[in-house]
Amino acid sequence: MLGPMLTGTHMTQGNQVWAVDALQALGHETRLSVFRMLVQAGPEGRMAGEIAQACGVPASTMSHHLGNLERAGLVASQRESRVIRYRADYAGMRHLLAFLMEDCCQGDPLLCADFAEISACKP
Amino acid sequence: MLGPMLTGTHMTQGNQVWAVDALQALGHETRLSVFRMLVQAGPEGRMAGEIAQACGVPASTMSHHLGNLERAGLVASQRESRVIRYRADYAGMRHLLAFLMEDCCQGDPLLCADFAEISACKP
DNA sequence: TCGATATTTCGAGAATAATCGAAATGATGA
DNA sequence: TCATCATTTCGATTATTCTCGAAATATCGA
Repeated sequence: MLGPMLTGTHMTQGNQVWAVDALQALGHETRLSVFRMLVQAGPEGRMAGEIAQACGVPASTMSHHLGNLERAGLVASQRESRVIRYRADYAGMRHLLAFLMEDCCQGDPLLCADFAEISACKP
Repeated sequence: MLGPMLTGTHMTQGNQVWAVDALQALGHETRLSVFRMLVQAGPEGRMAGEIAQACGVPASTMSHHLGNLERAGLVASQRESRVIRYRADYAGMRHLLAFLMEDCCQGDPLLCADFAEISACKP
């Protein structure tokens, strides 16, 4: 897994191809649901089987989707004896969001003033 | 165009299907480039032909991609005599980002402390 | 070692998306 | 009105992705 990376303050061509993968991964009903489920689950994450059952899709299909999300750097997996635990990858998500907001206002904060309110995590 | 919408402070099922469309729209090399080009271009936007030429794809292909982005609520078009001007839709983008960050920390700001630095638009 | 459980990989068919030339639409100026 | 330009829509081909059962892998407990 290559995963996301930043080069200095500006992002390179390479990040765009990674971002495309990440966005495409999230651009699917089932996978977006899974990702959000894992974000909600927090550090505890969820087992692969649990995820498949919650979404109502066969294990093999879900395995594909989870692999897709993992290759995109949006989730991480860890084997725990017989089960495999999946967690959201916060760093990957953060990099994706940063990439999307890059150059969003060309130095003019008025253009994207509204964005300020997004990042504030309101409990 | 239905476009993005918020219902109160929490987002509904309907927003997920819209978000999938938006993410899928951005999950394509050419379309992501176009969207970023339009974000960089600011309120002035760019003409359809100009965009196609810059990306090196035929006009008809680009028209498809632009339509895709527009249906997803990420760009808007406006006819100006003979040309058609496309602009990034900041509101659509903002809604998408908000959707992605929803419930990101389950009330525990420590979990996504890093997100705070993203929204700051640094000229 | 064997049987049971959890998950992934394989393989193939069905569904969806991307591409681009040709033809249609809309707007302009001579 | 007509020729021209910018863009979209149509139509058909190719490429990619989705899906899921069956088989393979990995781990455990008896």
